[in-house]
Amino acid sequence: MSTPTESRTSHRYTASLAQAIETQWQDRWSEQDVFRTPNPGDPDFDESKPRYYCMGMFPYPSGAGLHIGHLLNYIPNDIMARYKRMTGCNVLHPMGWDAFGLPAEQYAIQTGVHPAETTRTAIENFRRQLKRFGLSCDWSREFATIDEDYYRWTQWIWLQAYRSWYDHDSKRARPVSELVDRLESGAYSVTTDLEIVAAPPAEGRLHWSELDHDGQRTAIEHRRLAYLSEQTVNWCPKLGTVLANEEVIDGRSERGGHPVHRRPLRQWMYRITAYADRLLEDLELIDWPESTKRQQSEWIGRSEGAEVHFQIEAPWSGSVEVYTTRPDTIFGVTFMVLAPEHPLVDRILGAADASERNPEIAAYVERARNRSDLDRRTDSGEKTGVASGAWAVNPATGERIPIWIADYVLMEYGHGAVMAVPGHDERDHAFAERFGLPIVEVVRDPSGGEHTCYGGEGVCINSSNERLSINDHSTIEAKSAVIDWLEQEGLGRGKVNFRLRDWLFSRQRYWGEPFPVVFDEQGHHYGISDDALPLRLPDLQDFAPVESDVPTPLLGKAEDWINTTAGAAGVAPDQLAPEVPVRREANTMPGWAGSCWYYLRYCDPANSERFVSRDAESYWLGPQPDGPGGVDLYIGGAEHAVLHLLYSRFWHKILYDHGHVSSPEPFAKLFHQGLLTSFAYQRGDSSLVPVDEVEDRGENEWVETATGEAVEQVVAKMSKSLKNVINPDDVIAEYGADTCRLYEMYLGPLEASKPWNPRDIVGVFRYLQRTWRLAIDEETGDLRCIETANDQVEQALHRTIAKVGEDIDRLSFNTAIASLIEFTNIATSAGGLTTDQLDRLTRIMSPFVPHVAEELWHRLGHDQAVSLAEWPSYDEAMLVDSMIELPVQIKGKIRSKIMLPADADEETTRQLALADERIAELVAGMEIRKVIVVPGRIINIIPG
RNA sequence: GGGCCCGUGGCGGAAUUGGUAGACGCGGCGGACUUAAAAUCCGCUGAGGGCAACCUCAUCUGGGUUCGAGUCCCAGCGGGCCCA
Repeated sequence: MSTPTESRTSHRYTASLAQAIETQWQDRWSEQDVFRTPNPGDPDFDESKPRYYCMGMFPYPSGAGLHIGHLLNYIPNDIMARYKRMTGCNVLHPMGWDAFGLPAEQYAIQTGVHPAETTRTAIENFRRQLKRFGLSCDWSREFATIDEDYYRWTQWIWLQAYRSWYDHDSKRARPVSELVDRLESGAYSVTTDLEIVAAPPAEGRLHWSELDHDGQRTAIEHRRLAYLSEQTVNWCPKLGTVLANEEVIDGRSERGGHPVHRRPLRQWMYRITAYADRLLEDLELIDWPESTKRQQSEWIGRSEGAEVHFQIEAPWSGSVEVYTTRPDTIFGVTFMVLAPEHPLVDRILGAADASERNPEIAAYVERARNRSDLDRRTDSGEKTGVASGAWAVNPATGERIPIWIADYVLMEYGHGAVMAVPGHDERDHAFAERFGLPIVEVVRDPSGGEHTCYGGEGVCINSSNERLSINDHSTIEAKSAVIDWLEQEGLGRGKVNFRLRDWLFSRQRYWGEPFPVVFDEQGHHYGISDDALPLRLPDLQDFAPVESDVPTPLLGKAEDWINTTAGAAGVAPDQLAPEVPVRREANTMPGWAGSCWYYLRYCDPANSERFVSRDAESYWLGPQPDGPGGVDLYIGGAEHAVLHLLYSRFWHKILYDHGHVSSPEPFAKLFHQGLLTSFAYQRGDSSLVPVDEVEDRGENEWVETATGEAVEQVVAKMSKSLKNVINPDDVIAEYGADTCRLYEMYLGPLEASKPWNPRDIVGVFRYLQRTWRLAIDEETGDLRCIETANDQVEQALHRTIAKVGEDIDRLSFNTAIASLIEFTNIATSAGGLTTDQLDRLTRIMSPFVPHVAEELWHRLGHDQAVSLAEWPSYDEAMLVDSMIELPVQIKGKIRSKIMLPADADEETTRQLALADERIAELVAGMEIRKVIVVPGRIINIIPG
């Protein structure tokens, strides 16, 4: 028994109808494999079509479930994928899960449930939530970084680097076996420091065969792309792991904010510095936001300068190397500063004839070594330091200069030593002032400004000795003159330096990829062979971190796994006899590892022979006529501007050098979506009030419920504490997924950060209701199309088709949606659409609201999915009017508007403007100096 | 401290190359329908003035370039991001 009211609205587009439509089509798409993307070689693959590979940065499934902000990443990709499919591309639009790493492990520790289990549950939940938004992903390509089939290849790629060295002459990675060949043949030699030199043996350079086994191993270690090294690391006792420099902020862990101590540790490193110049140069090849390119380029930090040798006076011997970007100021060097970790400091402290100052130096060094780099670098307070008692010689002036030890110098930069120029470097200046060291001015500000410490470019003064004078030279000239002189005298050389450091790649955690490497009793490492992969993570029941000041990897607990033999581990018998007992590496790879190459695996996710087949890789990622190749559109947050995107580029280049991938760069076009913020409320004292403790009085007035005090509405990050987190499941329950998709895209420009306003969602919901009503009779549920097309509606439709296509191409979804809304309004006022018009409208709506579009499409009588339909064309002629309205200005102010034929020439336009009644009246009696006619745009009359 | 980005109605935003500022949506006001409400539909909605046609002001502030500036340049203020 339905009431008349109910019957009138029983076929309305309501949340429950939306939900029914959505789940029905999602099931159908899934059953019919609508979005399965064939690969080259598959029977249904059409190689004549261009490719389009678009993806979002893959999610890290957390226990908290999908965040509404995640969708800002995946909906745009889905719109592009659907649009490109309809415009004739083979579209690769995959999804997967970044699932190893600290957060999952932390969560597991808190709950006591194994990370494998919590992670799988989180993935199930994320998949369910994402699918509910109707993403047109090819789910058959889904994988997680924790899958053995996947991390097998993560380990394989690591072994590629482990077995490689970087040949700076040919600027590419090569197999270590080639390096050994060159050493054995005598083309390359080894210095007494066991550094490999690309030149034959000579004085001070040994032939390979002159080295013992350990020496050979150490020399190779100095060149491997993945190598073991004693590093001062950031050890976080609380998290039970070391952290990369980037993961430490102000002496605390980025995640959790726990204290971090510095201590030396043998760690696996990635020689990313070998690729510094290529990572910098190749930024030119790719279509990325300029700000991100700049960040990467600053992170790499290329600088040109000189390496200078400073002789040390007796009783010490030898010299100290410094790197400076200002060799032109060498005459102003009045002292030297060493990092507390500098080897000379150890020599001074360890000297037999220890002076009485040693305890003071030792105390200072001890204190400084415990401060983190970042702490030391950012410290803006008073400089600390201690005189070492040793002296050096300024090679330019020949003067004795004292050597100091101070923690503002970092071992990781240059050589852990600086030539101090207090006249022209602010930190050196502050240090000299503090300790009463001499200050000499050697550069004059060309603009005549007076400075106590001038750091800019200028003209050299007080800078000459018997063999070199750079007085009156500009900074640039002086730099090269000093470098030439240093090189002639054997005192140094010009050098390009990078800020980029090698990448610390070991973690002491459980939940990561194990390193496919073992150690013999002498501590020598051996990579395991490819066919022994994957090296499975042992099933540890007790995965709580070992909280200690001594770094202890968690996998050390898995004794049975750790202790094995070379044969069982899979070390090739020609390297180590099978029965030799070995220990596995107990460290694991960091969370970044899996995300470095996942875009490659999507191309061929089930391949058990290779990480990706050559055909699939070259089709989906190979170079394109208009670009270097790589993923055609990669959308993700700007917070990954440096780390993930730099690491990924690095791995890709290693694979490229070995011929495993065909493009030099992984991501041809990158786009950062903005942050989705939310409203919060602020008291007079700037403290924030949770949303549920505020009452809305309307008229933009809000009061805090508890106190009755007025509060101000502000935009804040969504956070649990402010209770302003939006749950996607709730939005779907209230409006459906199509409305949610549409709202997120309609909010504003994709790249902008913008607030989620619950009040506004109803706008796009009403739009969908109006559009539904345009097509469907709400009483009967039948299609209600008209017989004869209205000319204005037809023209508007052509314009909308053109506009929506253009806007999608430039990722301007908010304006595309605005034009769709406009069209529905026009069509509604004009009395409706013909079936043919509705057919086209349905197609152009489908990338945004795939479920509503699919429903209408099938009601129009189509059997195939709307996403397989062709994008409608439009008639150019329909985009222009025969008559147009032009504004007429007098002295830049609009005074009238005239109607004229669109193709009117300049003279006609001018005559028509001057003939306009209002204009004629206003300019009557005036002399007209000039009339500017911009065809189709504007007319501006300038009276004399 | 340095670099970069951004400031447009009550709100989110539009204006693609220097050419009609405020598209589209929200909110608000008024009206139609209804016993009433909801829903829907129609109209108005930057500020000020005028009966009106219209006029003046207006894109953070102040200068500048230009026939013409939200858009370009300089200085300042405010917000954000990155580096230190």
